[in-house]
Amino acid sequence: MPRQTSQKAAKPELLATPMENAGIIDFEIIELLFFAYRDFVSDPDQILVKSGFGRAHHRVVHFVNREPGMTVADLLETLKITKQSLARVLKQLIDSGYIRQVAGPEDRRQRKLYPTQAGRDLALALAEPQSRRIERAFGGASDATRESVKRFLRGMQD
Amino acid sequence: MPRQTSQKAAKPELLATPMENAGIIDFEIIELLFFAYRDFVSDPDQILVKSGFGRAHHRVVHFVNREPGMTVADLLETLKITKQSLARVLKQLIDSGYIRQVAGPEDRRQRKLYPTQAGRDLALALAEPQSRRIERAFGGASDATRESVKRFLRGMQD
DNA sequence: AAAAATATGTCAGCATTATTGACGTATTTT
DNA sequence: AAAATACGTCAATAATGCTGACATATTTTT
Repeated sequence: MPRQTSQKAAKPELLATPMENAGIIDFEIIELLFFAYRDFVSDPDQILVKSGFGRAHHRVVHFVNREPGMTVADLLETLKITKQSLARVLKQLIDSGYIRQVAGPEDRRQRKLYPTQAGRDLALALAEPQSRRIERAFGGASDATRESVKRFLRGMQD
Repeated sequence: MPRQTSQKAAKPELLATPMENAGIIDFEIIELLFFAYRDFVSDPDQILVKSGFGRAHHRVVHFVNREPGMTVADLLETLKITKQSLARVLKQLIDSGYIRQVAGPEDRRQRKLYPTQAGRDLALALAEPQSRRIERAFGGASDATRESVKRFLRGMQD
């Protein structure tokens, strides 16, 4: 008596049934998050190839614009990457004139980061299609619904 | 008369004000998505380093488990990566005994992909902490709220 | 049956983003 | 004066992605 009811059973331990864990694990949301994020970053990615930048540059230019005067340490903490990973992209953004460094007025060891006008423009251009996508995803949802989504996303963080 | 009201104005075009676009662009959700996804993938990442695999392996083993019998072409369409990018990780997963290939019964050019028991176990182990995180993020939300979140995430896709 | 199309595998080379660990300099704190 | 901190930099490496070309087996079209 075969242990598998499949038609072939060529190799004994092949699983032909979808993983569906009886509702214990929420595969649906796991996949929705994957697809949502995959397409969410695809918009800026397309813009960035034209400037020769990548996703890492996007993140840096975004957060520096959101919080001008943040330090290199702040940025490392926000992005959760290593100093060396940041160094390259930050240098390129500085060399290209999108970001400038200013020695901290109180602690001169710090390098406070500020966007130039070009940096601001770039950050806005990258955020625009993402924002349109978000608006489309809400599709006229109520403020309460929007709050629910935000609460969920906040809860996903460590 | 200086064009900027900042204290230093060392370099004229430094922007010291946070990018806040008067509500035209939804920076908050943009950032929430970044942070949520960053932490969402960190759980499986930690597990994967032990097996010597990475995020790409996770995606492959996940989708093959969710839809056993899917072809290589299906997987490329789902992941939206190139054949060569997939080839490496898929080969490693096959060599390590997590996934097996079976020639398509109707179209023998196809390679249908199936998880082994080890592959199923791995996919479940990776999904578990993500599922727990999702449950925590919902924090006892109603079914209606859960549906709103799903609708939002679905709407984020192309 | 021959030609074209398809599904997959593979080769070679390259880019981006990430890692670790070490070390140097300037500056601040102890 | 010594220790700690913030930052920059060097060297080496890994994971994941890309392009373009080409080979094989198989199926579909002509």
